Amino acid sequence: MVRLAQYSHRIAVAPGKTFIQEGEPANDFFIVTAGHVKLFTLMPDGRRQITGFGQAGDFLGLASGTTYAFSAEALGPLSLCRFSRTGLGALRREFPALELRLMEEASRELVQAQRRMLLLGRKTARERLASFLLEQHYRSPTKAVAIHLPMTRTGIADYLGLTIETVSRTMNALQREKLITITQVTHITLLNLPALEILSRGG
Amino acid sequence: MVRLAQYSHRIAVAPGKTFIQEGEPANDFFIVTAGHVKLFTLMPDGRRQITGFGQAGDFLGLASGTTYAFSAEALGPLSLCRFSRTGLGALRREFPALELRLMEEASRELVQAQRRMLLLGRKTARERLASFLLEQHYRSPTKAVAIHLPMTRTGIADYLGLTIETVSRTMNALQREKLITITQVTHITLLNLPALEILSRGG
DNA sequence: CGTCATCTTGAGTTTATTCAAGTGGAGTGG
DNA sequence: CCACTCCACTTGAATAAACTCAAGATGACG
Repeated sequence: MVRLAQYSHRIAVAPGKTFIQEGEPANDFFIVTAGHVKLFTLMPDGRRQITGFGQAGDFLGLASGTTYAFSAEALGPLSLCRFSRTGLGALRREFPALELRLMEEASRELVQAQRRMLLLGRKTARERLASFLLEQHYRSPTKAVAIHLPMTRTGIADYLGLTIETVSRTMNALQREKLITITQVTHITLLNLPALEILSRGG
Repeated sequence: MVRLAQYSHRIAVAPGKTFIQEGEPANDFFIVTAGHVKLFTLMPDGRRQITGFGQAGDFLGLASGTTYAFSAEALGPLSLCRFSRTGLGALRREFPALELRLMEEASRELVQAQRRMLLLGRKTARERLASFLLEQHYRSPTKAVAIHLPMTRTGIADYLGLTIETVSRTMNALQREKLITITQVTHITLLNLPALEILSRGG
């Protein structure tokens, strides 16, 4: 892995900074080394769809042709490893294992994209929230039932295809039903994992 | 390409047949050679989300780990080329160009998945229908404004995250507004491509 | 020509949205 | 240390978009 350094640069990104702009030439490829990012697309009137949240270890920029198909913004302090796309070809020849790893990552993301189509196309607000909380739980390094949400209610809404009001109401409804506890706005404890799982699958 | 034959089998699938079942071991990988397929996932209560339609040249089974993440059904008479997943590794070693081709296809699908998240999460029924019709137009071999839909209204509804009634009403509304003509149920002519494009983008 | 499945249309309902106040908590300055 | 401010979040009431339920119409096929 020593030789990797010649192809990559470590960069720090300020909170809130949009470091990938939809439609711009896709020259680089990134790996998140610390922090959280949101990937999103915008409509002319401002409607926003967050297509994914990335955290340490995630690849950004796989899904592009010649221009980026999405924008990316740092949710907090962020560290990235940047690779030039032109260099990626050379990298692949030098590290054949990377080829396989890239393919695995693409397949994983494709499966996740299909799950999200089901969520966005067919699930109710309650089911979306339950699915979201379980996903955050599953992705947390500790797998503890106490989870921290790095994004705001607006972020959750734009991820789940809802409004912030619906997210807020539904979260509080889940708390009233003793499925979760909202310790702070960004700190949720999952009280009943099996019930949340049943809810997230739609019964 | 001569040697490819030793890894693949051509198979014919009857209309309506489900030839990939979600959750079953992902032993095979397919390429559509003729006809149309729908890829979908189901919820326990029967809610269905079609994640994509495939036609000649499309790859099926990219997005899987050890088990298939979706089901696939033939929309009409269908021809496939089947590859064993275990053999795919050998194939890749023998045909390095395949590696790149596979990666390109995965990237293309990922970009399309992001577009569909925006559609399912943020677009209105009218915008979804316009996007759908333009996609069918774009994917047709001839690129003619007269398009043929290989799927039923139920298929369109399950693809767009709507009900058949909403699809029917919206299609007829678009016809009343002179954006399309419904020659037959499955034959649509796009009368005003620029207007449809503006509509599909949301203004 | 009849049958069945698919599609269309209408009326009423539901879910989530919109619009409009309020509430709360973190950071700032007096 | 306490108001003040701002932003995010919550809550309520009214609205709208799409859904559900229920007939009909259409059309493909035997």
